[in-house]
Amino acid sequence: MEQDKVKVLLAEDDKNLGTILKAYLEAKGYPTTLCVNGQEAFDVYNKEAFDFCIIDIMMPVKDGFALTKEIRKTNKNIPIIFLTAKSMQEDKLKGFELGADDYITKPFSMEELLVRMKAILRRINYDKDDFKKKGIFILGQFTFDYNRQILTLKNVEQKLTSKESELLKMLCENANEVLDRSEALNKIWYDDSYFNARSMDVYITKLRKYLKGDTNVELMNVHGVGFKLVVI
Amino acid sequence: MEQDKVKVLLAEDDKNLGTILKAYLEAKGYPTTLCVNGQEAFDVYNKEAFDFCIIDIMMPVKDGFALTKEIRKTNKNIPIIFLTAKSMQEDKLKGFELGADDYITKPFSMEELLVRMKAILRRINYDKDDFKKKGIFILGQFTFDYNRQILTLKNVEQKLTSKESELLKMLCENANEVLDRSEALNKIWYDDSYFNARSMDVYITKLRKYLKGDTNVELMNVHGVGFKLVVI
DNA sequence: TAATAAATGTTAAAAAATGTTAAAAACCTG
DNA sequence: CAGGTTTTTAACATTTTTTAACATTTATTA
Repeated sequence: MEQDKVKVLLAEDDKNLGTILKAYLEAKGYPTTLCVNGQEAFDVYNKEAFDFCIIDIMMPVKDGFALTKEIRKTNKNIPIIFLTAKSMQEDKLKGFELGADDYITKPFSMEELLVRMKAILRRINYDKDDFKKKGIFILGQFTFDYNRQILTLKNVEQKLTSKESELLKMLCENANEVLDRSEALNKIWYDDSYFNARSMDVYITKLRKYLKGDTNVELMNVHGVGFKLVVI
Repeated sequence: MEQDKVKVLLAEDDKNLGTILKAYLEAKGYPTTLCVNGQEAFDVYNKEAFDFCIIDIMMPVKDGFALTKEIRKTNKNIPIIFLTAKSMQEDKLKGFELGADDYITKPFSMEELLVRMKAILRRINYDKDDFKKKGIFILGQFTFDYNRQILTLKNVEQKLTSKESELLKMLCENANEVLDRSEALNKIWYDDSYFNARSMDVYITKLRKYLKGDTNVELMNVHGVGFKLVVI
């Protein structure tokens, strides 16, 4: 989700339970829209953007399974937890077949619902975080996001070109060590030649300009060998 | 994981149940190593590479919680399902706190265990290949159905043309990696020529327009090489 | 150490690649 | 073949990379 808050669509025909759940979830920081049947839920779903569905199976007008099928037609990814009084086995299996993430039988504690939600959200975000972490380098006051090719200093973003990013990444990976000139040339320019070396020098100058906002970061030359990104 | 098979570490002191479960899981295509206590499981875990843990909580020598703590020290990502006879609430909460993905109380059906495993694996994207086979790609908030040539964002469907779909598919298949310009041209335009490259650029612009609804999806150029679909 | 060669620093211009829009051409489909 | 859709071509804008030119620093050696 783009924003920080996870917006929940709650489809539950038991108004009592529904209201309590909504209040609980909102108290926990999840804005929740309560719908009392599947049709209403589907209409709401088509109007607003949600990040999570909690769906009761037994509902009038359109039951939870039917609702889920509709949702899954256009969204294979949104997390769905089924709630149900039934603990019948086939039902459970059917729920998972439709792409549910969890299936909770009533009565359940609200705490349990919450931790199960969190477990799913953690899963969803883990790979993301992992991917992000791999591409993000902290350089003194700077943050360099290799994947987005953005160098940030005090919320000022500087877009970098591909070559600038590739070079800065290699320098970061060898921070406070010498990055061999020929190594960088071979990896980024695919050829260690005189003219490419001169091109690389031009890029070093560019990076130095970008990095001059923090005196604790310095891009030094090691004569005859390569460059060293010194970060104090 | 690198290989196709999901390798399961099963820690269960009830030998009867353990043996049956192992046999069942293996029949379903999950190579399983059975350990009868937490210590043994931890030793095995440190020797082999696993993709999934199923852990009984009540075990001699080292219980399931202690085992999980050890595993989580070095691996925050591996999916863990707890099995237990206890259905005590605090226990459940504790299990999820340790980063469990699910918590199943005995007695349970093996089918249910299996579908719950699958639900987790699907989330992790272990099922990516499965989606791919079906031609469905998840791109941040978008769902792209290659066969139907439809790109969906929050239940808004955008029909794509054949060329748009072909190109987006190749980009998806190389998500977060560089898609070589010439590769795409040869596969989609059957000829890597200047004019086709210009045509491709026009399509890149079109795709960027479609994809601008989610800021976590970005279609970047890698100068002189190709394009990269970055999905965070 | 002074002279020389080699490497690097920096800037600006040139060349190449890409971004974008709109019109033209090709392709369908009834 | 009319009318719509898709793809390509053309035109112009912008960005990225390379090359050239000249300045400065570092290393070598007579």
